[in-house]
Amino acid sequence: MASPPAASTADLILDAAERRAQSFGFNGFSYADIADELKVTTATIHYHFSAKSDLGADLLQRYSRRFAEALAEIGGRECSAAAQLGAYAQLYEDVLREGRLCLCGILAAEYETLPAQMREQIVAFFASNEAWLAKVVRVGRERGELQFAGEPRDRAMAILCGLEGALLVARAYGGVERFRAAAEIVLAGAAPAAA
Amino acid sequence: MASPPAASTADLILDAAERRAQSFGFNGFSYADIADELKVTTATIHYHFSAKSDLGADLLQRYSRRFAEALAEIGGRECSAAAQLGAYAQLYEDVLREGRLCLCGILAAEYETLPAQMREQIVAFFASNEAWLAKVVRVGRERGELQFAGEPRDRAMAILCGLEGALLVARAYGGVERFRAAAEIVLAGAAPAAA
DNA sequence: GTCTATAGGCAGATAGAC
DNA sequence: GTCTATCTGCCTATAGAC
Repeated sequence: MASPPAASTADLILDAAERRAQSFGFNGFSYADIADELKVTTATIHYHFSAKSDLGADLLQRYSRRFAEALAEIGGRECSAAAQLGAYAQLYEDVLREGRLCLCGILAAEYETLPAQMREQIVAFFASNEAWLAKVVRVGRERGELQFAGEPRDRAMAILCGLEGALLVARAYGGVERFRAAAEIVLAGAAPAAA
Repeated sequence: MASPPAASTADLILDAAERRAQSFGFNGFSYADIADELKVTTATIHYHFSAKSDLGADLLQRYSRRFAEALAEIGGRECSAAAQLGAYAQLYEDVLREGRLCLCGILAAEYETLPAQMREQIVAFFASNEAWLAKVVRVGRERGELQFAGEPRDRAMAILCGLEGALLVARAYGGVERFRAAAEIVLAGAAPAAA
C-alpha cells in the first residue's frame, strides 16, 4: 500500500548539506556545491532554504532528532550499561568510517562564526547527550555493573568529550584504529576494576 | 645592552592570525580582518606572507615549536608524573580561559579544507603530543606513580583526545568549570586506585 | 616595507520568466 | 518548483608608486 518513500528535493538538499558539513564544516561548503551535486541551481536551494542559516538550523534539528531516536533505541535495550556505552561509541565510529565527524562536534569548532540559533542547537545537543550518558552510568553504577567515583554528570561529560575529541583527532591522525583504542579507554574509565 | 624586543610586523601579523585562528578557525578570518586590527593594508600582509597557506604554515610551525618548548620545560621538572599531566592539562585550560581552542584542535576540524603542508603539520603536532604523553605515563607507571593497563601510547591518545574534545565541547557548553571536571576524569584514568 | 588601486573569483541572495 | 540572469559584497592576490 505505502508507496516507496521518494525523497523530496528538500530532503536531498539536507542529505548533501549534512554530508558536506560533517566533512568540511558549515562554512566549508556553498549552495553552489550542493547545486552541482544535485544537478539543480542555487536558486532552487534558496527556494527551500531561503538563507543558509535556515538550512543550518534545519540540518541541526534533523540531526539532533535522529540522534535522540538512536539514543532512545539503545536506552530501551535490555542489556548492560557497558553494552549501551559501547553502542553509543559505535555511533561515533560509524561516522568516522565515512570520513565524517559528529555534526555538532565539527560545528562546535566553528561555534564563534555561527548564527545564534545554531549555537543554541549545538549546546542543546551536548546537554542532551550528557544527560543520556549520565543516566546510563548512574543506573549502571546503581546496578553494580559500573564502578566510578564522583558525579554521573561529570563522568558523562568526560565520555562525551573523549569521543568527540577522538573523532576530531583520529580523522587526521591514526584513523579508525586509533579511535577505537581511545574510545576503549574512555569507556573503561567507568568499568569495574578487574578482579 | 640588548634593546627591548620590538615586535616585527611579521610577528604582529602572526599574533593576530593566531588569536583569530584559535577562535574562528583558519577559514574564519581574512587578511582584511588582520589588516584592520593592525592598521595596515592587506598588501602589507601579502608582503610578509605571500599566500594565506604560507601564513598558515608559519602559524603552525611557531605554535608547534612553542608548545614543544613548554612540554620540554614540564618534562624537565622534578615532579611526579601526575603533576606533569596536570601541568599539561593546564596548558589547555589557559587557552580556554581566553575563549580559544588549541590551534591544532580547531584546525583538525577544518582538516579536509586545508593545504597539504598544514595537514602534515597538524598530524605532526598530534604525534608529538602523543609521544610526549606516552613517555610521561610510561615512566610514571614504571615508578609506581601511575597505574593503568595497556600500552602507554593508547593511554596517551586517550588523554590527548579527551583534552582536545573537552576544549571543543566546553567552549560551547559549560565553560572552564566543565572543562576541569572532564579533564580531571581524563587524567584520573591513569591515577593509582585509592587505597 | 607600506601604500593605492584593482583584478578575478566565489559567496549568499533576489527578481522575474516558465 | 525550477530556471536564467544578475546584484552586491567579500575574498585572495597582484601591479606598481612611494
